[in-house]
Amino acid sequence: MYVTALQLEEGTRKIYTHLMESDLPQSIRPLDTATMEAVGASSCPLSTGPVDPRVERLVNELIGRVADKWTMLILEVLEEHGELRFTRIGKLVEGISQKMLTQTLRQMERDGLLIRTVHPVIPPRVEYRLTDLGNSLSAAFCGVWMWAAANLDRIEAAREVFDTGRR
Amino acid sequence: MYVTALQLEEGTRKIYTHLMESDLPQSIRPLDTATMEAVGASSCPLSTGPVDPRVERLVNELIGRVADKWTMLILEVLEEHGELRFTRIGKLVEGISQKMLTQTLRQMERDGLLIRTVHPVIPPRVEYRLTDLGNSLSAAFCGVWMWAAANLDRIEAAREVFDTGRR
DNA sequence: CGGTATCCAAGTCGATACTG
DNA sequence: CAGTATCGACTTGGATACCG
Repeated sequence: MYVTALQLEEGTRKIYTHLMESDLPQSIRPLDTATMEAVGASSCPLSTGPVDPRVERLVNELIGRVADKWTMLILEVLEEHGELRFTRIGKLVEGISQKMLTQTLRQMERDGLLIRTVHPVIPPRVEYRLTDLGNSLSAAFCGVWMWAAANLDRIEAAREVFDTGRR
Repeated sequence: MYVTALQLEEGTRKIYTHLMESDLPQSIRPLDTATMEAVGASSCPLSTGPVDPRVERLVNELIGRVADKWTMLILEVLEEHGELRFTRIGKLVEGISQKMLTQTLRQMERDGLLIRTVHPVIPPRVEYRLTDLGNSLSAAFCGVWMWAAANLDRIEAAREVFDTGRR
């Protein structure tokens, strides 16, 4: 059995993942069913059978988008730096073309992940900052990020075994 | 401040997410720094400042490879049903073409997410089942599913506002 | 049954040029 | 400064036909 506890604080975020329950101090234990209901927590859709097709569609859409590296990287720099201007984001997100920067920022704005503020001055000044929704998405993906970082070696090893067996 | 506790059990999985700390019972609190070190927990790379660009590149590649819609859907049906044959997966994952099924299964096998077992009989019988790595990935994505389910309405509302303002 | 191989349509993305 | 417009290379994925 595994227990994961995720702590979010203003500005920082920590995740404790894939620890054996026996490795944890007594003070950290899974919620029992009654507590779970009391605080309005819900089960993971992945393991409770059929999922609302709307949710499934959205998740797939979302994954398709965040899987694209630009959204993730923009989310990351905005989460780290707070409010940023167009060109600054372009410099911080290395390798992004102007087209993709514009396109990705628009999509993220449309989805309510960030706020775009246009200051009516010359030269134009446009600032971007994450909404609460954007910050919470970044938090939700934390687990995936951790998984990827933690299992990088295992995956590369698996690939090597696979490729060797093929040759 | 938000606290999330994730519990994983054999066969089922539950996630408690985005609860205000004040809504939680006293028994559930974030780990303190000492405990964190003691159990070898690590911080989320997203919030600990600059990440090694090589690691970042690899992680992005991993997420991009692992997070396309077919991988997620196959992961889901295998997690729910256990061991499955090729054609059965094709039926359970609605809309997938044979090409993409083959391609995705191969990639997942290469990455060590699933085991492919060929039974040398006629007609051929090939079975697929998730590895521990595959199961843990499905667990890691739990938070994203929860986020999408919880924020579906907010995103659709944001889109409507955005699109209306554009017209 | 469980695949490969091939073709083709649609989409993605970078580069470049231009604008208020 | 912060975009828009356009073009062309490249990638993706479905459909179809065939194979051990």
